[in-house]
Amino acid sequence: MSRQDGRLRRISADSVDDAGATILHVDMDAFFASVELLDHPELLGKPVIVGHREGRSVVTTATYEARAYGVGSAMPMARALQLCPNAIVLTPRHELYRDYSARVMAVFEQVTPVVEKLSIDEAFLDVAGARRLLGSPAHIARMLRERVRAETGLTCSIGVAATKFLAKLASGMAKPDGLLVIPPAESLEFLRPLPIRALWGVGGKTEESLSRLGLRTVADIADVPLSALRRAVGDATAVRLHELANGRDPRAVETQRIEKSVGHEVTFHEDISDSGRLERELLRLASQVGERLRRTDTLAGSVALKLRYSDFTTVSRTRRLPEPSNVGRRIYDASLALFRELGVGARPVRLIGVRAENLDAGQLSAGLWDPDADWRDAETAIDGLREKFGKAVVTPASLLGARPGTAGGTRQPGTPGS
DNA sequence: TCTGGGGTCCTAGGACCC
DNA sequence: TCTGGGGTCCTAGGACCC
Repeated sequence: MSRQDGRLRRISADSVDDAGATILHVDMDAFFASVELLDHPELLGKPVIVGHREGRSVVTTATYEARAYGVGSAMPMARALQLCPNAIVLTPRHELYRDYSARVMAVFEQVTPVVEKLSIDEAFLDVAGARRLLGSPAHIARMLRERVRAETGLTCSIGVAATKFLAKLASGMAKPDGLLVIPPAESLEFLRPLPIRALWGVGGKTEESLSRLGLRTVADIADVPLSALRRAVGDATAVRLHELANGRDPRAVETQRIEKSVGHEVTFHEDISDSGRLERELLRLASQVGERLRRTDTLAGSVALKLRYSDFTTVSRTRRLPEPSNVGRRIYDASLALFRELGVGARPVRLIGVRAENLDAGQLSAGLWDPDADWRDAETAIDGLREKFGKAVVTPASLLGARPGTAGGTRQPGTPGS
């Protein structure tokens, strides 16, 4: 294994036998915070936290200077500010991060078409086919890090290994601004001493159940009989953990993944008991979900409602739609029915969310595109405004003017769609 | 220190059918 | 009559990841 990072650039990864280690995992360093620093160079070297200062927020990203105080992702902001009172808190600008993400991903695409975007700030690359043209995986990784830096000003860490899991592990250990190659022959030697928490899919709960069995390291998992593991964590997880612990991970780098659900949720600053207020929120969320479905030309087969009460207990209810839809109004109707059936009453609600599930190829691809869909969502939005400001004030005409032209349209504005 | 918002995957239990 | 067993589908809840 060899580590190379910004401060130790003379250490070369070339001496390492990386043949067969064709999977790269690239992870941007403190991504949101680093993007913000490009825009705020005066804050370089200071503890910066990205997140909302007020309300019930958590830390989205923290610079390494802030992490030195113990601040970490997903930590409640109040706690973070207690640990690091001098931290500079910046409000997230997701659009900006998406722009940078696209630029980074474009750099990856220059190297190989086999790119799997895992999230806004990380991706897997399979460089097996790029070796002849571009050199060894370690060489490609070094080049990638330089290109990302040159084209965006951002640093990233890269893990190079024979499997996805090992590559991801390696990038994590290389952080920040580093490169770590795990030669295939050394995979097990690398893996076995690690704590079980390093295994993909082992979080706090699973760690606890496994440690009750006396299992602490990856080697323990690798060597325990599968049946014992099954009893502790269930069938699927047991098999997966056992495989990973033995260095086996046959998953290929997938260039296209299909979305399975689309949703939006909000946590209120204070718990809400007023069901009218909650229903308006539902309307807003359902409209957003519909909009996103239409943008990707996708239909929802069912709708899920999620509520979190003040005591943090969470309930969800799902309903199949009479027919697949991407119309906010239909999603709203379904989620509202679920909401009313739950009979929330006066129980204070902390979070409400709507999710579209059982997604299917949309109307455009099926040749059944409905030009009225966007119009119906304008109506949905108007309903929301009317509830807020009163019927008299908000009319379709006052907001939209004439109805958008659809050939031979017969419906009057304000009349629900078919 | 009271705990975000975007997702994915798995499991248990009930309904239903043969 | 007092009770099987397997398969499949659906739903709710929870663990996990970034």
